[in-house]
Amino acid sequence: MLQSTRRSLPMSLLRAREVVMAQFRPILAQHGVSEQQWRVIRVLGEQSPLDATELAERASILAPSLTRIIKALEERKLITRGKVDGDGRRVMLAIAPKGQVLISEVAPESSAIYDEVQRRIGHERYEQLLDLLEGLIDLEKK
Amino acid sequence: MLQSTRRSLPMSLLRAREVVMAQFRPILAQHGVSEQQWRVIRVLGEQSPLDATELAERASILAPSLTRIIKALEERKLITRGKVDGDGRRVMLAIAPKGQVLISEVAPESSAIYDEVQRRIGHERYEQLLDLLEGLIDLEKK
DNA sequence: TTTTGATATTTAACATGTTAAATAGTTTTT
DNA sequence: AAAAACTATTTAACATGTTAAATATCAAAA
Repeated sequence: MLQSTRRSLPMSLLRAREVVMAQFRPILAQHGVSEQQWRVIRVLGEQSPLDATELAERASILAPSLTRIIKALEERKLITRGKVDGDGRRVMLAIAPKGQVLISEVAPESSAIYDEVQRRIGHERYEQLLDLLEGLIDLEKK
Repeated sequence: MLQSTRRSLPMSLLRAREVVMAQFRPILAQHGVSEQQWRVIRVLGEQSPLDATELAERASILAPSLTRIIKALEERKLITRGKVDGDGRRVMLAIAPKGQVLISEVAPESSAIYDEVQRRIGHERYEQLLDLLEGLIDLEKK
């Protein structure tokens, strides 16, 4: 039998994400970046430079989308794009000064929201949820 | 401080969903429906008719997307679309015979996948995960 | 070395997500 | 009843998701 749409895992994951992102989106909009652009910037803020494949993997963005996002962010000088010597296929991306500034502006507001969500759901349950999700994600690799 | 992108709730929710849907997508593709089209069909399979607003809510699809999806599904005669007498604004959607057939074809394969995921993650953890997600979703309403 | 095969990125085409605005119909106010 | 406010759906515009194919480059095999 089909599961009820109410207690379907993919749908619950979708809705849960929607609830969290709804808190978040207005802040990103204020700073003129989409959710996906922000993911790219954040990943590069953690580690630069990264080649496109690594970046796509870490930001959970498919290659074709990444191509477009890179173009937009590079035009705004939020990231930089360079070639790898020794491998003409690959592209190296790095956070740019303007990107660093953006991160430092968004970071406090971002943290406040995460803290609020965590507080409302409960510290322990929050960690438990992350653990369970991690377990689900790891199924892919086995 | 910014959270690590590895242990970020929105990203974990996104990745977890991706892992589950990766199992699922090939089956839907075989039957020529997208993930979102399948959600619409499934919801209408549970209850028909529904007006567009209710349907959008239950399938977690935004109104503009639903408009396009309805058009596509109606053309393929998987669903039917009718007007409400007494309120000329609203549109009523219902599952069509072809849609029922599709559901009965996809259902067993769908169940098999859910069972497999549930088995691999563990029954108890699976239920626990759904409960935690539900708790997160309910934050919206408070 | 030339061919073959594999890899990284981009392009293409179409569906959906997202926000804002338009349209049409309904309800409430005055 | 006419105007104003509200509601349901659609349209518009642009970004992203998704799959397949095209390009360009590198690596391995013959």
